[in-house]
Amino acid sequence: MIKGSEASVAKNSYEDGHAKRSRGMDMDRRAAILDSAEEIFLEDGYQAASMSAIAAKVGGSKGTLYNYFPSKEELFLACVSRHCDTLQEQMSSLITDGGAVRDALTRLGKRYVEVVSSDDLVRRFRMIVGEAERAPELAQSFYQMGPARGQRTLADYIEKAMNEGQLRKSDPLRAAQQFLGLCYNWLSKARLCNVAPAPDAATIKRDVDEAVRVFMAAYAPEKR
Amino acid sequence: MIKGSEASVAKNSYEDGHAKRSRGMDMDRRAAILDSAEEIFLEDGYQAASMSAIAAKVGGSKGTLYNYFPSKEELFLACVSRHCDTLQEQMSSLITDGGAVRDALTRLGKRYVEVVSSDDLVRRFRMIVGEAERAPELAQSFYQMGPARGQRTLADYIEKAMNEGQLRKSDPLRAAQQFLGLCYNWLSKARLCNVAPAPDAATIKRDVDEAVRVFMAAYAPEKR
Amino acid sequence: MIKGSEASVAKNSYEDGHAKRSRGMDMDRRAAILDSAEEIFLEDGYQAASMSAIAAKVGGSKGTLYNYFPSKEELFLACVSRHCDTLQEQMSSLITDGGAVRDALTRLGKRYVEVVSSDDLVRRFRMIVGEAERAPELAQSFYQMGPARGQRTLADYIEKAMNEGQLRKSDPLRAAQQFLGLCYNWLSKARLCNVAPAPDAATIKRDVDEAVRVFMAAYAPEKR
Amino acid sequence: MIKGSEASVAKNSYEDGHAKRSRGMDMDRRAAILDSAEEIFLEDGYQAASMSAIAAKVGGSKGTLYNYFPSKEELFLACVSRHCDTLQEQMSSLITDGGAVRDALTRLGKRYVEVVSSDDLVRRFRMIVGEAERAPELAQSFYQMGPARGQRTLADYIEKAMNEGQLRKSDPLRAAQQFLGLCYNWLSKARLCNVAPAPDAATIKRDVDEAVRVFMAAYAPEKR
DNA sequence: GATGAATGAGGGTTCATTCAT
DNA sequence: AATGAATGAACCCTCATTCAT
Repeated sequence: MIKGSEASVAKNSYEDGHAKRSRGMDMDRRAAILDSAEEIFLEDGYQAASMSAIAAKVGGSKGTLYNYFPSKEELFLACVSRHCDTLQEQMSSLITDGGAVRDALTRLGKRYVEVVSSDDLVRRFRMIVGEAERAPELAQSFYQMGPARGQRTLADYIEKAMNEGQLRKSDPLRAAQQFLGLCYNWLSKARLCNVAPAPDAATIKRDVDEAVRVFMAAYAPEKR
Repeated sequence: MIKGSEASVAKNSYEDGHAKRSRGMDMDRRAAILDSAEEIFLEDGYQAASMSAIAAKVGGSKGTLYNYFPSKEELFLACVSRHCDTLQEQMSSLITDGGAVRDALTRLGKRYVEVVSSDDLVRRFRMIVGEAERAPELAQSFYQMGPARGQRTLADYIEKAMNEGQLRKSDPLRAAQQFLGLCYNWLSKARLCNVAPAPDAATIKRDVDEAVRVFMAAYAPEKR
Repeated sequence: MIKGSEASVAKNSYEDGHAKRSRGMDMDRRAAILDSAEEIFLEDGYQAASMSAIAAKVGGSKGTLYNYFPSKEELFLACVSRHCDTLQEQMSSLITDGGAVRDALTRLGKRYVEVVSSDDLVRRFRMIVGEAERAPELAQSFYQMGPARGQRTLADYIEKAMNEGQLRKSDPLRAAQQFLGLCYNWLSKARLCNVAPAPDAATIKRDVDEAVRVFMAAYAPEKR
Repeated sequence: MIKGSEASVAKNSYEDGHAKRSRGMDMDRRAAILDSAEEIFLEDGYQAASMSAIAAKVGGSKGTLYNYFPSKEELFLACVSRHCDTLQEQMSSLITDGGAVRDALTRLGKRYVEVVSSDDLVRRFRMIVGEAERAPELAQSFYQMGPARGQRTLADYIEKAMNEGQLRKSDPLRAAQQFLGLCYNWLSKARLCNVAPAPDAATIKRDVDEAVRVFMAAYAPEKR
């Protein structure tokens, strides 16, 4: 059970260039450990994952693991923490420049669905959700870096479009949530439950096109 | 780790009236065990839950547990299986009778959000999702009984409304998915990540009203 | 390191006939475990003793050990606790009935030296002393049951003799301490340091006779 | 567990001026290591003390420790060995010059109790005794340097006094042991068991005065 | 000579499962 | 049918020791 996790996940204290944690600071080895650990955690879940298995996958000894991370829990946190940085980048890739609103939304929606329905992210989401009851702060960090950031990015764009008269004025955050819900909601649950595979490009296109259609029906500026 | 889970979850083999009677079949005791097990599983997760803790909560011995369920895994499956029956009922409560489409959708959307954002269901969802990688069939059963069934129920209604000319003709399942996505998508993730509490009635009303507005903008029959 | 040891050692909570500790209550097995544990603890000391070694000596599994005692520490406490009961009996054997004071003191002194210089007690004393810094309450219990009780028993006798005019009036406890110091002090340290073997009867007799001689020179009632 | 300890402790092989110089021989560093090690050993006991903790306290690395001492055990032996030299000095301070026997004994007794009941010595004694079963030669060295030497010093004085007619003729070593037993016996055990604090000057004075009184009653030369 | 990362055996402890009662 | 003591494998973690830098 992951208890305190007081350490903020977002602030990746381990990768401070100058912060010499008491032990283990070979950065390549550290990354290799994180890679292996991540894989094991994703496969088995936090609880079922064993430090022995991780050490075996790294090709080192258990003792070495503990030279780099003081406990299984901290290793897990470091894994999630590292991924959160990646998440941030992925979400930044949603930013879209000008053009017609329909096109921008379509492009953005497609990118969003691609990212969040990818096998990789879905497995990570499962892992986090599975521990969310015992490790709320961890899940919260993940949420802030991922879904929340995605929404905000989109909301910012929508707000601008509203101000420019390209969309009807309304609460931009709600509009963003609605758009994303139109794009991805049902698949989200199917993916989490391991029921559906990652959608192919055609499926994504259809879903997003339909989402844009519905969204624009409600938010297109009134004709006159 | 839950491995094969070949046993179909939906088909609750233990409750067959004519099942083997050589093993523990006191149905009250069985239910009591499931109650306790469910509570422990929800609290600790599948892996961290211990048969000892469950036995202690039931007030019986570990041996007795094994008289009713051949393994921890099967006990877990039985818990989820039993809950799926409940899910079925909850989803059935979504069925709505006539009236204006807007009202019907509003009523139905509110009920849907109430159910799926309840603490109880969210915790169960977390538990299932957490094991979905190792127990895919389990998660699949859950998905079928829950989200899939909810969508179908709504799709059926929408299809009828389309046929009656109350909604523009389109793919009714997609329309249902879109509507539910409008109602609940973002909260869904926040709830799973333990970031947001269960929404109160006012919040639900606002979200659903907005969902209905957007949905009707796209699906209201064309004026003429 | 033995930390709290809040549980009073003197009060042997485990041997309550009616107190069903949650686990392991076969009293014969329990005693066998304590026997083996005691042996290992005496040989290796608390820290170096391993639960594996104890389990091996009992002929059972480590798991079984933990069915009877919740931790290594509690097992150790139980060992010491059990011994304290024995100590109490041994100290009671010091009580001496009437007769000339010289004879009584001689008998008592011999018995005292026999007991406290025995290999068995010396090894136990070493074990306790070795942990006295980390487990003060344990050592305190031992002290109360052993040395303190021996002193008090003797002091009671001396007080009576003083009141009867057989010994010069003085502080009886101090007199008792002095007498015991005369009997055994130097050997005590040699034995603790594993320098001297247990004294034979002749040695004991000589030491105690000399002790009585010196003691009586100071405490014999004044002639007149 | 300290096994052979074949290396004599009394003969401090490391401080030989001409010893191997290939290994770490910076004497200041060596002393610093011994200081830190001693502190840790006293706090945690031999077994629980960790080389890491010692290295940390020295402020150096574990590797350096092993440059100065080939193993934890040898480091421990060196600690005790070094202290034995100190012991020797302390015991030498017991030597007393002329004056009345009563006064000399009183002075000497007080000094003796002060030294052997000091927190420092008691903790060391506990540590040694705790390992005496596994490291008999170590304890033996300690005994020779400490208690045995104290006795001999006193016995020498007593013998001289006997020869001078100031004390009744008798076995001087036994007389010395008796006197020390009168001074300190009971407190010794209480201190070892962590039951009593170091005695204050007043307590020491009373105990020693009483000891002298009893001793002189038996050993004062016969009046005539 | 000093370092500290790497090792791997072993520590105490837990737990799903079995089985004699 | 119910029990709960027994098992033993596996868990996370520690630590004395080694060795390349």
